[in-house]
Formats: sequence, structure tokens, C-alpha cells
Amino acid sequence: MKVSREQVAENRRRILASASRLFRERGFEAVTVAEIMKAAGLTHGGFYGYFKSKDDLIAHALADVFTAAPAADADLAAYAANYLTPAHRDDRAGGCPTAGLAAETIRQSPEARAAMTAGLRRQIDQLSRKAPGATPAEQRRAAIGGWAAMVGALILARMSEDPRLSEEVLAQTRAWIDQAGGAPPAL
Amino acid sequence: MKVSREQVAENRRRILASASRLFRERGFEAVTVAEIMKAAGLTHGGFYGYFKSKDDLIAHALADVFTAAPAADADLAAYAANYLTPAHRDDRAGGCPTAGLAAETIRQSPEARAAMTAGLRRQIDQLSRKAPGATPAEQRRAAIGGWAAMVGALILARMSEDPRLSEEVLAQTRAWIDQAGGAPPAL
DNA sequence: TGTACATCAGTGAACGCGCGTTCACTGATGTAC
DNA sequence: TGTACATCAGTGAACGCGCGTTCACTGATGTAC
Repeated sequence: MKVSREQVAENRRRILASASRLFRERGFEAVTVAEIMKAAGLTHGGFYGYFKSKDDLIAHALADVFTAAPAADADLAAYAANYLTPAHRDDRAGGCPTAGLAAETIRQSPEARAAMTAGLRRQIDQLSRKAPGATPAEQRRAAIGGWAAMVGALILARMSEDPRLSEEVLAQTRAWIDQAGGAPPAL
Repeated sequence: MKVSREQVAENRRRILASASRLFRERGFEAVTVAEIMKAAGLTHGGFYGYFKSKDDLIAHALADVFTAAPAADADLAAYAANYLTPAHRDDRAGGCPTAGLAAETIRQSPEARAAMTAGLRRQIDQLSRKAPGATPAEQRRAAIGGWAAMVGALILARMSEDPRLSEEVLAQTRAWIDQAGGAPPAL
């Protein structure tokens, strides 16, 4: 049964949102097209009216989640304090798509990698603006180093099956980012 | 045809080594049991004489690659200078198993996660010994923060399809680790 | 030390399952008059 | 505005393929005498 144009637009949004959450939670490969459609309230056959293939959906879901993300307007230390928390670690489906999917995106289509690369560039630019440093170059360095540390720490904290170690990784990386930011540049 | 005990031991080593390289290059899911056995010079049917299942192999391959890794005896800055290079970025099969597989290990068996967690603990301990800092606690903080930044930066550099951005992530993270280490602690 | 035989590592065909994708059909939408 | 009909979004069965795993068989190893 045909549905209204508004319903089509809404369905597309739901497919992208379901895909984004499921991919972050379980990875691109482990999630099936049928599951995504079911989560969006549809059956799997209709999928190919919206996307050319599962790979095509992956690229669109990444582009969507990065362009829809709110601007990072906190300074680096505040951003890290919010990012490196047990709550974020435990909320994979709703958490950072970079931490959840960057490692897998390495092996995805050029379109998927391009979407995430655009997200990385945007994130670095935004963090740079409020990062510590006397010059824009120093700020950019702090943004890149700090962002790499946040993404790495969240991945390592999620991987650790020992909660003590997991929380230590989060807390110490947070402290280290603060420390690096507060310290004068060694030039 | 039955083979000698030495050949059995050698075959097991080859299966683990092939698995380790293939997993790092393409991920756990995308690599098939048949491929691993072929890379080890065997046919797929013999696999179950060595391991209970593919999951069992994943856990053993991780345990193997982490226990076999040489000790990290360089100081943090020197280790990072070697780690954050285009050569390492481009050598996924022979590169760091943490950067290559930690994100995927989050969703693997408890045994696999335990093996990688042991590797993480060992890496932190080793890096702590030669990390900058006035006290063991400061050294440990630098080791954790620096290691998280290295792993995160290598993943982001591999993900970026723009070589300019990819190399900037490596170089700036390297510089940031140096800077954080050289700076006095902000206590 | 030589020999007969039981053991068992390796082979490759086969199985069962789940996945991405296709397709004939259905029936609500939205347009033409 | 009301009506007839063409369009097309959604359905669900089916297809084809590749994967992990099993198994009957083979023949070299290594042990018992």
C-alpha cells in the first residue's frame, strides 16, 4: 500500500535513525537490513525503495549522524569531562559515532569514509576554537591530540572487561587532557 | 594423513599467526575460517582439530599476539614517534593489534575481551615505567593518556580518506604527547 | 632393530542457516477530468 | 467538489550465495611386540 509523501520522508528519517543507533551498538556487519527496517516499523522488502544497498545506507547513515550532531561549543576540558564518563561508555547506541564506528569505517566504501572524514574535520575545527593554546596552531594541536585521546580512551574503556581498569582509563585520560591543556607549551 | 607432533605444533603456530594478521587487516567477521587455514597451508576441515570454534580461535589469537609482543622499553615520546607514523598506519596486518581490533573486541566473547584487557594492562604498566612524571601516579597518568591518544590517532588516521588530514592527525598527536610530557604537572 | 597395526591429523564434500537482494502483488495516494 | 484511475510504497515469499561446522574417509605416524 502506497503511503503519503510525508510518511515517506518520515520513514526515511526513521530508517536512518534506526540504522545509526543499531550500527553504533553492534557494528555495520552484525546488523541486518531486516532488523533496521523492523526497528523503523517497516518490513525488509521496502528497504530498496529508499537505498541502493546496505553499503549505500551505511554511507548515508554516517553522513546523517555527523551533519545532525550539535556543535561542540564547550572548551576542550569541559567537552572531555562530559565525553569520558561511564554513562557515555555504556550508551553505545546513543553515543559518539566516531568512537563506535571509526575503526570499522576504515574498511567501508569511499563514500562512508568520506562522510566520517568530514565529521572528523568538523570536530577538529570546532574543538580548536575553544582549545587551550596561545596561537591557532597550538589550539589545533590540542584539539587533535585531545580528540584522539578521547576516542582512544572510550574505545579502550569499552573494551576492558575489568570495570576498575575501564574507569581508570576514563578518569586518567580526562586528567591528562586537563593537564596538557593547563601546561605552558614546550617550545 | 596423520602428521608428526612437531608438525602439529608448527601448524598451530601458523594458524594463530595467519589469523592474527588477517584479523588485524580485515577484522574478525570479514575473515573466514577457510581463508585462515589456507593462509596457514591447510584445508578448512582440519580447523576443528585445533580450535573449538571461530570464537575460540579469536580468543587464542588475541592472547597469543599480546603475550608474544616484545616489551615496550622506549620512553613514551620515543614510543609515540615510532607508533604514529604513516608506515604503521599503512601496515594494518603487521601493526598494533589494539588499534586494529580493540573496537571490534568490545562485542566479542568474554575470553577475547579478557585477553585484550590483559594486553592493555601490560602495555600501561610498561609505558608507565618510562613515562614522564615526578611520581609513579603521574607516570601512570601519562602512560594511559598517551596510549589512548596513540590508539585513537592511529584509528582516525587510518579512517581518513584525505592523506593530508591523516598525516596531520599523526604528527599533531605525536607533538601533543611530547608537549604534555615535557610540561610540568599542573597540580 | 624391524615389523604390524592402532591412532589420529588432514582432506574435501556436504549440511544448515542467515543474510542481502529481488519480485509479483496489494491497496492507499494523489492526480486528471 | 467529486469521481475514476494510474501510480507507487509497502509486503512477504523466494532466491542465491557464502559462511561456520560436521563427517566419512585417507594414509602417515608412532607404538607394541
